[in-house]
Amino acid sequence: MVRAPCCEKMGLKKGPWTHQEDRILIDYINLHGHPNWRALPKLAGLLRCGKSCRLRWTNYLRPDIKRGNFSREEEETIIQLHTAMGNRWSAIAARLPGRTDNEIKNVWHTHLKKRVNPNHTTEPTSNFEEKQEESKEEDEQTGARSSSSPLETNSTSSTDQTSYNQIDSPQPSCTEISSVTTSTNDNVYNEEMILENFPEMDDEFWSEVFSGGNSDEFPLVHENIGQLQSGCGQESILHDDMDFWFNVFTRGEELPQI
DNA sequence: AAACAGCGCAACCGCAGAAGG
DNA sequence: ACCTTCTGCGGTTGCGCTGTT
Repeated sequence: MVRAPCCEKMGLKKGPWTHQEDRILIDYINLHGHPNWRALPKLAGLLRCGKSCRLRWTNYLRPDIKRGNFSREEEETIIQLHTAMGNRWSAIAARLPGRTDNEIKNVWHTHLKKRVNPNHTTEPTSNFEEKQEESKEEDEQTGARSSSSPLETNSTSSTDQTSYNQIDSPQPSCTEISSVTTSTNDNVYNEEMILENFPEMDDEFWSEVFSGGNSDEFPLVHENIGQLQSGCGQESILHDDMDFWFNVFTRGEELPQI
């Protein structure tokens, strides 16, 4: 089967997502859904491939994602399901509401595999296993390690996921931006926070967007914003957002360089 | 205090199947 | 029936963080 590489197009951004990109993606999907992932980044004004957008959404930005440590019950469920189904992570994830296949896969490879099949581990000593178990249990009690990131400590707990995006992006450069609170319903976020942290914006990304060179490729940025502002019933919800981004887009070049 | 090693997780890659023309 | 495009899935990698020496 002949298939063009997903991101063959030069200039598409790879690597960790910025909060701004997250924001754009969330807002776009809230408004338009995601009928066509391939077209989505262009329409939304993102320099990402559709695949990357889909992955980011399904694994991180989706409103129903439950983040934080896996409970004992969840781990047991994963073990049982894996025994029954094998590496069918998506099928397993389907039975664990709020958990993604990627997350489950990671947990399996980092914790559960060792527990289920200790011989599989490369760690030679049983002490290691004990340590793992100990630290794990400790984690469950204290919410340590995986939830010890400054981002997640800031959110309440993994289980009382408020609603939508606690955008607790793990990206190290953004760790201080942990208080972005939005919800599906009000879709309000802390604009001040964004402004405060604006210097962290990927300058290259935006300069590419605004540069004449890409104006042909992303002519829709302004246009879309305009549409969003005018064409949607819930515009009041997003109005501030859109105003803000419109300003960003239109005044981007005026922004101070850090 | 610095260097090193291991761990955890987000993101990427490539393949396969589904859908549409 | 065939071809092309899109989406979803599973495997793998890269890198930051944490603990240890």
